[in-house]
Amino acid sequence: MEIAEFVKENIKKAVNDIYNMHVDDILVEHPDKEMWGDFSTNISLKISKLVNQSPMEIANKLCYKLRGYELTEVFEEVYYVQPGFINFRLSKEWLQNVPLLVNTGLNDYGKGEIGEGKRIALEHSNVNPNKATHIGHLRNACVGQFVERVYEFLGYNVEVQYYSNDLGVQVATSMMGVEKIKDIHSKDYEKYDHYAWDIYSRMETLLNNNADLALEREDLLKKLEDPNHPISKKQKKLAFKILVENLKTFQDLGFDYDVVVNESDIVNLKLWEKTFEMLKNNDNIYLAKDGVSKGCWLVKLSANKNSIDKTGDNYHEEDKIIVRSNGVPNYTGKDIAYHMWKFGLLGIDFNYVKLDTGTQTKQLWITSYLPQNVNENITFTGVDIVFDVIDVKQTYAIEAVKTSLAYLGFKDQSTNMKHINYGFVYLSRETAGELGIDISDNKDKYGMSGRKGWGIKIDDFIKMVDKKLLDNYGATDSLRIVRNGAIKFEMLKYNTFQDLVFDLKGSLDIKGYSGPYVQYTFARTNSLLEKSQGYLEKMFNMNKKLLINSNLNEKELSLLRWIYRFPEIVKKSASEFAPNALCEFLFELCHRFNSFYNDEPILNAPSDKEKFLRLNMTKSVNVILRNGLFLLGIEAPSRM
RNA sequence: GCACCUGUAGCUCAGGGGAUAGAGCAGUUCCCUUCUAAGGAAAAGGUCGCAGGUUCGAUUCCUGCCAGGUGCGCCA
Repeated sequence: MEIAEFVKENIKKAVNDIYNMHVDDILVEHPDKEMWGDFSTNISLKISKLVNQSPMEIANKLCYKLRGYELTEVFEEVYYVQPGFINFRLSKEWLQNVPLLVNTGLNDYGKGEIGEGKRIALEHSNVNPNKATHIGHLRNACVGQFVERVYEFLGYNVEVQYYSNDLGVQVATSMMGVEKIKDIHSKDYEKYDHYAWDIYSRMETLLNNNADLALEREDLLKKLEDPNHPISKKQKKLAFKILVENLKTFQDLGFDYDVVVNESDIVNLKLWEKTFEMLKNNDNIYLAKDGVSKGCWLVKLSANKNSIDKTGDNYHEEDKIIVRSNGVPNYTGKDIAYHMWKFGLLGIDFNYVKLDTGTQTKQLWITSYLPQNVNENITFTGVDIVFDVIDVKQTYAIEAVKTSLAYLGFKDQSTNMKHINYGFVYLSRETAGELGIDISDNKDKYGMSGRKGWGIKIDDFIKMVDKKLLDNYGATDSLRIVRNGAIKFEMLKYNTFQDLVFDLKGSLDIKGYSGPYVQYTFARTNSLLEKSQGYLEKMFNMNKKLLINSNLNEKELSLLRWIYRFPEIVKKSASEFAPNALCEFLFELCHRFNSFYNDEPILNAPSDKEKFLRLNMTKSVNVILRNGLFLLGIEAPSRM
């Protein structure tokens, strides 16, 4: 049992013993200050009115009772203070045992089994295959990889899906651009997707100024719905070429996927048709007979909303369109079909082909509508849980998908579908200016836009970070590892749900609260352990009782008080989809270790007792940092 | 119009019904003949947007304002 739960159970028992009363919502937390112990509860303040006694009086009685229970092995002190908090201080022996347990469990510290092998389909990255990836996509991928790893760590079976929209307007635009814009050439670009980046924004500009071209694109989009049309094959080829380039960028940063799902295959394999048959027969999905959405199919969402403005230009349809009046489903429509497939509700599966980009570490598959000769029994349908890492702006569209599943009677699936929304990535005013974006309107942040060609390509950002590291520290073996650590930590250290204002200068200023700081601390622990020449292993068979140190100093205690919290932080960051909580924990751990390292000799500790304890703590920090960084998608360099 | 998000130190952000509101950066000081200075230590920096309400207690919850952002497209 986790220690906080253990405390709660005991408080429950004490309250019951004294007041003959059941309390369920007991708050047990780590107090802000160490002088208030390791755990504290406000229970006396909470029940004061109920039992008609002063909080201090209650706290006094509870403490007396608690001290009579078998808490003493864990806590050396249970006491209360004004205005009635009860504080628990962990015993030094218990604290010292944690590193021993960490090091006995080898590299599994923090792992859990709560997932029970349940399958999760995790969708992230999802770049439209018509241009280069930019730092907005980067945030998506970083959050996605964190979720992948932390849920795997807790015993789930996570399958990472990369949804490739190879049918949309964007790809059609890029294809028109490739045909029509002849003064720039792919061979002049380092990567094909960089060429496509320029083509796309140039073509958008052309389309905005020419109505005929816009009509041409409409026509093209219709043709693309037919997989057998020659133009369709051509587009698929272009989208694939760009997809592979995008994947190379992601894989340079260590992102891996299990399967790429092509939007075109959702249409070609009639996943949509089958879904639409079910939707059509549902009362909550209807065909608009008149109004602005005449001829479209819509999902009712109005039940949740209060009112709408139906006047003039401000008219907004509150229900969500899923099929256009020309009969073609839009993104949301296809997304419903996609999710029906994820949960295995259609009885149809894709065919799969191996996709070798040359840089993935695990086997990658891509869907196909054509039958394949694959020996392996591979499938990605029929999962228990669905996580979608999609930006906050799409909350409404995803609600429509969730609601549709519920309308069709798939209530559990609807509940088990979680939108992991993350805030949009903006460019700071300064950075936008450097990219040549017009900043005369004096805003403090600027949205990126593929259509306008505004944004920082991930590949370019990687190069800038590399250069910065090279300038500062010279060429080292760990350059790529440190660069990836810097980039990913930067993307994950902020609250995921909030917008992020990306400033190039700031993000290249790598010090303090950063990935390399954590990596550096890891390298430090590694160096110490190497120099200890197996001291821990030699001492490990000794009677631990003889090695218990009763005079722990402040720095040792401070570090020990952080080491035991790792498992609870892992669970918290997973359940709240909060990588930043883990980032902060690791940073604080490093800070405590570095402070300890600065003040106390480890290898030259004055006694065996101290050396054993200090090296054990060093080893624990080493394990936690490696595991913690891994969850963030970051490698721990043995040397820096 | 309706809905959602945000407002905390000069800047970027944590936190969150309680006990003295925390970091990093920038700026001011110290510490490498000593286990990796990509480090450590010290001082300084705040009416937690404003006004009410609920509460023993509000920066945190509720309401109303003010300011910024986003969504409600036959785009994805």
